[in-house]
Amino acid sequence: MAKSPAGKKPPSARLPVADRPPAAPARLKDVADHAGVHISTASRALDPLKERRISPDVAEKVKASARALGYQGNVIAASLRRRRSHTVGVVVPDLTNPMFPPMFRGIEDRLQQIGYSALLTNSDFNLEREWQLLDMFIKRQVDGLILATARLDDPIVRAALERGMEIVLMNRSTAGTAVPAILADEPAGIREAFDHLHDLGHRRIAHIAGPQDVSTGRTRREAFAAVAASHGLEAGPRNVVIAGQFSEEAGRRAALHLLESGFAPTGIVAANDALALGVYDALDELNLACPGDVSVTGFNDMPFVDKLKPALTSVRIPQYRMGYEAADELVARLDDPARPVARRILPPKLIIRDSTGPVRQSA
DNA sequence: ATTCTCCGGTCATCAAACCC
DNA sequence: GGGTTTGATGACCGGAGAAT
Repeated sequence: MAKSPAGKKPPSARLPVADRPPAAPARLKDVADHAGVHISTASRALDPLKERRISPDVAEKVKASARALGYQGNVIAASLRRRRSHTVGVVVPDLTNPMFPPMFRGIEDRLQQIGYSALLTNSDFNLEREWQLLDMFIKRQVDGLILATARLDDPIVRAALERGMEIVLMNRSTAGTAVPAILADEPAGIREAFDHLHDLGHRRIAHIAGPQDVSTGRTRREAFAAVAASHGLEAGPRNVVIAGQFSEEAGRRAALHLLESGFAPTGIVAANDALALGVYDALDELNLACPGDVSVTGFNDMPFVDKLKPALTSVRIPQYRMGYEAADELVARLDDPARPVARRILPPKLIIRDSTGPVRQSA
């Protein structure tokens, strides 16, 4: 494939540079001309990483010209050459879940430090939608992905990895494949919630588990079983009910099923706050008091659960920090793709409020 | 149908100018 | 002589649209 010889340049059919409209945004060339330096020099002077190689006088002159012309730079053009879009795609399963805004703030704050921005999207728990989003992110040439949607076996994650995309999982992990992830120490969180109920005298403790095809649902259920066993208590079909989704409605149905069975729990460990809300609904319907008849704990401590009646006792996970660390890990991987796959585990903390109380003596 | 040009900026590289 | 700064050049990125 020989290159055609360079040579004649036919007159451009497009708008000649000299005829650019006066309002057209300043280009680097304009800044260079204004400062009386070469475009290469202007480029170096405005690049923080290369500024050292330019004399202070010249650098200041170029910067002054950039200010005078209102030069903003052209990120698209730079991305084209550098093959970096300086953009990161973020997918969360449910934007209406108040847990995610703090996470996104953390992501934004970390990315902003290196001049990156994030595209936030919502999958609505829908696999087809996730394929569309992956497609869109590929077309937009994002430099990496932060996913809060991972399933234990996730075709999206596999497809993205096969394309060589940099991914960091947030809040959820996959089984098998090693993928960088930022997670809460869920077993520790479940143990705190269980022990709290146990300390209050509860012995008939049940678990509303989340979907078992995602790590948060599976891990928390397994942790519940382990803690129950360590106390010599049961964790079987009678007191562990699996909700199909992490939603209030799924929690309500699971709780009704549980409360109308023979187990008659005095304490319920819900696998997340949305499920705990559903437990509240079920208790209302059955005219049971919380915490008088049944104590309830949630997980995630999402914003506003302290405003519920009764205020929800919940396992707090550091949401902002989780987002911040996810972005931080992604940034590190963009710098060094050969970096070993890391999992960062963040400590949870039980926040005790009004939804848990001593077991009723007659119970 | 294929090739070329263009957009704006970056990069690598070499050459020239300058200073100590 | 040797190091630093600046200029010059051409390739390049991806896709649209013009030219051939």
